[in-house]
Amino acid sequence: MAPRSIFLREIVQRGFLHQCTDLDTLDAEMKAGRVTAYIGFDCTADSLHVGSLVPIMMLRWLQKCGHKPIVLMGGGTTKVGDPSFRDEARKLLSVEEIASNMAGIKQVFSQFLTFGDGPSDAIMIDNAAWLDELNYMSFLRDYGRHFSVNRMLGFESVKLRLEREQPLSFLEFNYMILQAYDFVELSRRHGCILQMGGSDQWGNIVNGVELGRRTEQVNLFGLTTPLITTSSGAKMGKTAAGALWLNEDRVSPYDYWQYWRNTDDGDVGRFLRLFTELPEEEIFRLESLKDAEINEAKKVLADEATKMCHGAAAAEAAAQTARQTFEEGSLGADLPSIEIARARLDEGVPAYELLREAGLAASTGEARRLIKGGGARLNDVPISDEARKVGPNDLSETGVIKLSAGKKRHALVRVQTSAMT
RNA sequence: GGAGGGGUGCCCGAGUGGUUAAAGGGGACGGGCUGUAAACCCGUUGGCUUAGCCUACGUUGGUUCGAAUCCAACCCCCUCCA
Repeated sequence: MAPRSIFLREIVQRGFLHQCTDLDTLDAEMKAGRVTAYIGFDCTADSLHVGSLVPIMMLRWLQKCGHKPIVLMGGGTTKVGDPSFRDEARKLLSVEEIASNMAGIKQVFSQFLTFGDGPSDAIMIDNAAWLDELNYMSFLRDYGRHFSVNRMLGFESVKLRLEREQPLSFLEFNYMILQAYDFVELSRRHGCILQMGGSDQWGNIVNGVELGRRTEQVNLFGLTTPLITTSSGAKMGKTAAGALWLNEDRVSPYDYWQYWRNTDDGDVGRFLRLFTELPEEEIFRLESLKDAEINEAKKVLADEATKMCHGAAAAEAAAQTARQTFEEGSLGADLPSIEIARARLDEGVPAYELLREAGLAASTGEARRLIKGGGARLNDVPISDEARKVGPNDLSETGVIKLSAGKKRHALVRVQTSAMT
């Protein structure tokens, strides 16, 4: 039967639900009152990328529906490393790296959730708070006895490793026990009864639910989201430069906007449901647009997603730059830009050098190839001569030079405003 | 500790003395077609002061006119044995 609580109804309709340990009872709990739920995040990088956006949206919906979200930072578990569905161990991170990663991730969350002391305000907790001081002997006796190695070996999440006969260290093997313990600890400390996560976390989550029942006689719930891939089967979030990070200093709002703008046709409806908070009727209308009109839907998707991550002003600026660049053939202020010293420009700078400096090519060799292949443009005119030099004459009336690599990647070059001292 | 197998470019993977910056595939980038989509076709894919030079096949030495390819030592991984 269809869920009756607002939260579950919403996430089911939007396509967030993959598996749940006991949907009906959880539904009743959520209908009856405020539920505290958590999702754990690794501290393996100093930012989160779109892969984490689905869990983040879950927490947002949770908060929006009046429940209480907990963001659990894996300051402790990251010291161990989650082996789930990985074919080899991660390199161990130092305590310092973990701490600085955590700081970066915290910054991301402040965009998406409201933190505070109110009943449905989000809170952030670091599991190092209890994991760091576990006493090995008593932990083994109190909790270790509830885990069956036979069963742990049967989990899908470690099968990959075992089948490929890759080593699974005892350290990593402890990960699922620690995550299970986190859940129990959160239920004790904060009355948390629900753990959510990606489908790859199912095994870890179920372990927590069971550990809660065995040690505390509490009824805990687990719920997972599907792994989101693009319709062409690829994992989401790859850009020319690498992963699509949520931090502004790693991926600019403009690039973020562009990523969503370039969504595959077949993904538009699904992504609108997952990554925006637009109402169903509106999404239905947008995804029904045909042929070139679906571009309108993609713009809405880009606007909404960027707004959520970087704020309304940044989203509008990105949209405007895209409009100017792609629709009006003019220059957008938000395009990546670099500055060049007047004297250098007067002498003439090889185009390949500028392409590299503007970040449109990773090396001058790559820039040269780009020119040879006909993909490089200077002020929208293809550069035909590999040795082409760029000089003052290439400046537009407004004093900028536009460089392009392909049809989508553009950058601006400005003359340095001489810092006279 | 013993025996055997293996470490190649972003990834996978061929290559057992020269014409190998190194087959093939994937990915990525560019061009064409389009709708800043997909699919498809074509091209490119170590660096640089680019008709040349430099660096590269786990590391360090050695043999050779010449090594990713042969030898030695070392490091790391896997399998079996102890």
